[in-house]
Amino acid sequence: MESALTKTRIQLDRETWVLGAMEILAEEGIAGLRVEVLAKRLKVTKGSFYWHFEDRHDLLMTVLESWKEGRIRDIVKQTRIHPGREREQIQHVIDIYSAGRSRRGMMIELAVRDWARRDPEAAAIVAEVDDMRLRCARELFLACGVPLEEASSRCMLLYAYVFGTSLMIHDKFDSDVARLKRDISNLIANSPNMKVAPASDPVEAGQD
Amino acid sequence: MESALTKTRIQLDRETWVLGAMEILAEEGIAGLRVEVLAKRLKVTKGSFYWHFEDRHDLLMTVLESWKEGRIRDIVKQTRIHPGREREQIQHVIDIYSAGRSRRGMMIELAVRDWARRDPEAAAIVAEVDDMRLRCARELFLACGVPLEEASSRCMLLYAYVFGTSLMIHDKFDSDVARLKRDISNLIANSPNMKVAPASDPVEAGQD
DNA sequence: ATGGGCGCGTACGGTAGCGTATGGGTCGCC
DNA sequence: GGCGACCCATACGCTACCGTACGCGCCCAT
Repeated sequence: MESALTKTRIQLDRETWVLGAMEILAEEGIAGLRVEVLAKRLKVTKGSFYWHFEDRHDLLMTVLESWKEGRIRDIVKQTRIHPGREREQIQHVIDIYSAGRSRRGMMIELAVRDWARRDPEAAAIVAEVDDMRLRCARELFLACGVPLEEASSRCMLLYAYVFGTSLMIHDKFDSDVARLKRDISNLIANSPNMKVAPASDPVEAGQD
Repeated sequence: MESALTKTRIQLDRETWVLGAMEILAEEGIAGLRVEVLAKRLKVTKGSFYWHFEDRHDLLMTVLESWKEGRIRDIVKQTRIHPGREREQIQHVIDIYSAGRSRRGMMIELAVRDWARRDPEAAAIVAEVDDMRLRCARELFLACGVPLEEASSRCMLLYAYVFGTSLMIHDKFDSDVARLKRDISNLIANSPNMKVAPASDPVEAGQD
């Protein structure tokens, strides 16, 4: 048990702190991300925190970097061109968040964007992520035969929609949420210029 | 000068406090809305605050109600049907926020929605406002001859877009922002089912 | 075994903010 | 001119949080 791999690792490292910070960020937002609160959640005192981090700002920057890398890793994976399945991939990008799965991911997303509205450093990270996502998504549209400018417009609309819809509370508005999401998805992704078949066959699989 | 109307009114009333609170809400978000900070901005001490309000929660609820009333007043004004100009009105609703004017209004909007993500009372207000807006906007689409379900989908997309686009940072992505906004606006509002002419004639007036 | 570094606990000073208590000043009104 | 009602200032206790100082146990290497 002297192996570094198997030894009971009560010790915390930076990554553990960052993961805990992400949790709090999702639940309480950036304003609720306090070092003493985080320490309590990890069952230690802040004495530990200030060994691993310079100060709170150090943690926040690390969280930002970690978030950026995760988002970029995800988007390049999701948008790596699979010939003939581009339309389906666009659909997938829309569904990821707007379908309500990965609620936690969207909570972090919104928390970071709220953070970025007042913090230039967070804003810079969000700008990077946005740019990356938009360019990757545009490639998918382009691969479907959509002209450049239309592709730009549609993927911009795509991301604005997924973030915006997470901000709204529309329980009472419509009964058939599934149809609504499907319609909107089509408005965003179905271009008359597309040279490939629309995703998810006529009848659609529609479970959940 | 003994008239209650003309006397130099150094005295603050609830409304003044609420207006100041809105300012801070726009700039700092709900977490930055602190009574001592607000008092300092109004050049008084919190002794005054606690005369006009029970506590901080009292202020917050008043702010919420005030915001709700303002939003509802705006939306009914903007969507009161003007026969033959419905398409133009839809365009106006899109432009109001997404065009960048009323930046302050959008900052408050986003602050309230972030607030609503963790506060059920704020969420209830947002739900009311969303429902009102969606129904009013849908009436415009219906008046254009768009079928009910499509109208629902399009106005949902409309609002999700205007809020979502305010969360994004896409300076680097496209050069021609004007075209982008126009294209997206068309994707949202231009239905093949419309029985009226598209808004803003071919060339478009475009003076923000 | 022992000295030293790693990882954490404890304790402290300082600031910001909430809500309360209480006093004081300025009107209107009789 | 005196009396309330109104409006605000001051002062206080309390909590939460930041960052620092310092001490202590544990493990590893010599």
